Amino acid sequence: MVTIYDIAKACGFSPTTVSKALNGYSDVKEKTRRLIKQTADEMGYYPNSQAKALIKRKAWNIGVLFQDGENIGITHPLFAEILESFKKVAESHGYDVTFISNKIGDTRLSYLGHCKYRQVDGLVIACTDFYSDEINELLDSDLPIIAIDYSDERVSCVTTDSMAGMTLLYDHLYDLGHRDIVYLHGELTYITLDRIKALKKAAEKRGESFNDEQLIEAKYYSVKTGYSVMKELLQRDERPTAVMVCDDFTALGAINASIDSGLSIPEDISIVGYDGIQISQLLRPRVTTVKQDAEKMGALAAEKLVRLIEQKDEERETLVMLPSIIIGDSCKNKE
Amino acid sequence: MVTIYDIAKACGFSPTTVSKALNGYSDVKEKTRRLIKQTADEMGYYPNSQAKALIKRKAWNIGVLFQDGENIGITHPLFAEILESFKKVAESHGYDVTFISNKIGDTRLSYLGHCKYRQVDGLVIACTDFYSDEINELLDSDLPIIAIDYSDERVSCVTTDSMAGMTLLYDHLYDLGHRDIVYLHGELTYITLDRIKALKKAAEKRGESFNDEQLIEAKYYSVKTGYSVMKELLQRDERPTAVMVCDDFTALGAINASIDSGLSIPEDISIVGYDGIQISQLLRPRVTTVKQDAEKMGALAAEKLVRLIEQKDEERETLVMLPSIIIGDSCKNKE
DNA sequence: AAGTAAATCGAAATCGATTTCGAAATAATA
DNA sequence: TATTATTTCGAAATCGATTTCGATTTACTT
Repeated sequence: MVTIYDIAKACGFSPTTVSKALNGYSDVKEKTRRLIKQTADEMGYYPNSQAKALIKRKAWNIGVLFQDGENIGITHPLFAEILESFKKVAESHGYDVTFISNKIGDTRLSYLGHCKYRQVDGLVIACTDFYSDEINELLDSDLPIIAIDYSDERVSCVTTDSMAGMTLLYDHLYDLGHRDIVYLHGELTYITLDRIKALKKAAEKRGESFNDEQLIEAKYYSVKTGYSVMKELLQRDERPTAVMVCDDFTALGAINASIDSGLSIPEDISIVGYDGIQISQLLRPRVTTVKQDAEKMGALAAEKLVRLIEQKDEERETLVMLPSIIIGDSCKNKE
Repeated sequence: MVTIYDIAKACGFSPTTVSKALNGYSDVKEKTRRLIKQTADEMGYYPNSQAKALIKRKAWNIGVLFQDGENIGITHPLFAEILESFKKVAESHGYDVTFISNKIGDTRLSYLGHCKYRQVDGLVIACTDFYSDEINELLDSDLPIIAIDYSDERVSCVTTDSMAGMTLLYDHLYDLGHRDIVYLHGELTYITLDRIKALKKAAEKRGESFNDEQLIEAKYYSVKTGYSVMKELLQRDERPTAVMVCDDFTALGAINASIDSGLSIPEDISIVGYDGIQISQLLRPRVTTVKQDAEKMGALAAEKLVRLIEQKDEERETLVMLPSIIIGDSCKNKE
């Protein structure tokens, strides 16, 4: 491994001068700077990020914490889209991205412990469940944090307006004539409760009501659960004319269950999803859904987090994005 | 930030003893060890990975390099499945996982430069194109590396047997009576050439031949390209009875193109994919495809890489996995 | 030529750990 | 009790950088 000491020896200057030359200090003669830079290149020198981080107290590293109910991690389509975009922007600002787990080797470590150990400069959290002690420990810490799809007074957040999203979908179904609607919601997390509340309000605005009997619990990003819950629903004496599902993946399960039950979509039953992940528009029928702009969410999250890290007076903020509706082929007028 | 110096001061021992107590050295009295551990807990101490890495010359960090033609990164379904599994196993061995890009801030940095800078202990590479100078620089370096879906004398690899995979698919179509088959292959990378060669052999074994006119270039994991290439193909005077596609995603494009052209699958044309990603079995029609066991590939890759890092006499090795065929609903007997 | 200002360089301290080796304290033995 | 062996501890060097501040050299003025 080539260090500044090696370079110093090779060209007869002190390590101090080498460091200064490579970091653009003004008190280095242009000629020596050239010499030092050249020999550094020739010797294949790369600064050691550890040594740098130790003295500068900055690791140029951002942690990522993903935790979903189904434990699918990075294969979660929405999270993956957000992370990919987040990563690109973070990298353009000079930060690397490292996954944060709650163990290191065989010993369990809290998430906060892991962050402190790895000395990440900031953290992005995307969880389906924000209510665990470990997450709260993070939210209470002074680590710069940006949370995805959540809202909390303690940290900055990037989220999509539930009211807008649920209203877009409900109104669409309402305008198609549907009154008998069921919502297959996800695990009862913050965001789920928020969406249910929004849904009820959206119904009220149209002079309807959305009752608890119209709610059925499914799981986020679980095709399997979407399938089984929908199967059960279809065995009832009276089936709804339209079904809203918590996300596009689970909606796919519901669609498959309908097809396997001999129904065709949208002729026999209308189904809408949520999130607008890429695959949702590649399926047949194309799912009618609400698009969360994952790319923009990831980019905004990264920009905000970088500001939180680099500017000490940057304040916490909840960035609420407005969703848009994607009209697919999974809904039809109720005749 | 709490350091061993703080702990030392707090309980009247030297930093040396604190370090030893926390690291299980035998020359520390049991009573002092307890005292030190307790105050470390109370003060919320976490070791600083940078300082540790600097002196121990080991970062407990593994780099991930993803590079695909479409630049979809982490949203690549197969890569995501492999990485998720890789990550879990790597973490269980105590390693964190960090993405490696080729820039740090606004200055471009070679991949190898980035690895040296971040001092990763090893690297996992999944690329569609292994032929760039930067990748070769990595393969020639002495960094422990595991490559996914590639084969190279310089590094260890985890790959799936192309011959077996292509034969499974070809034989399946052959047995269904198909003779007029087209292969929509991916970009002409190592693995693509390998598969084409395998396909030709598979045909020969059945007394047939697979000619270059039966090959059409598409792109990996590009639904769009699959769609457009298939559209073009269907405008020919005579369309094939079966189409093999380089992956399940691109196959989805081909399926959609067929449907939009008024064909139904598998009645009018049979289509097979490759990889067996999860979504492929959730679509209707379910795609007939060859399954690369992504979870196992990721796990094996991690285990091998950890061994390469930790055992100096561990030798390079190419782990070839046997694929299996998944019979879906996208193929039918040629009448 | 002398004095001042500016440019150029390097010694040493520092970041937070680990590890060697010697010193001191305690225990074991003669 | 004196001697030896064993525990227990800590001073100091080290990893690879950065940064302060003083020293030296060079350039500029009069």
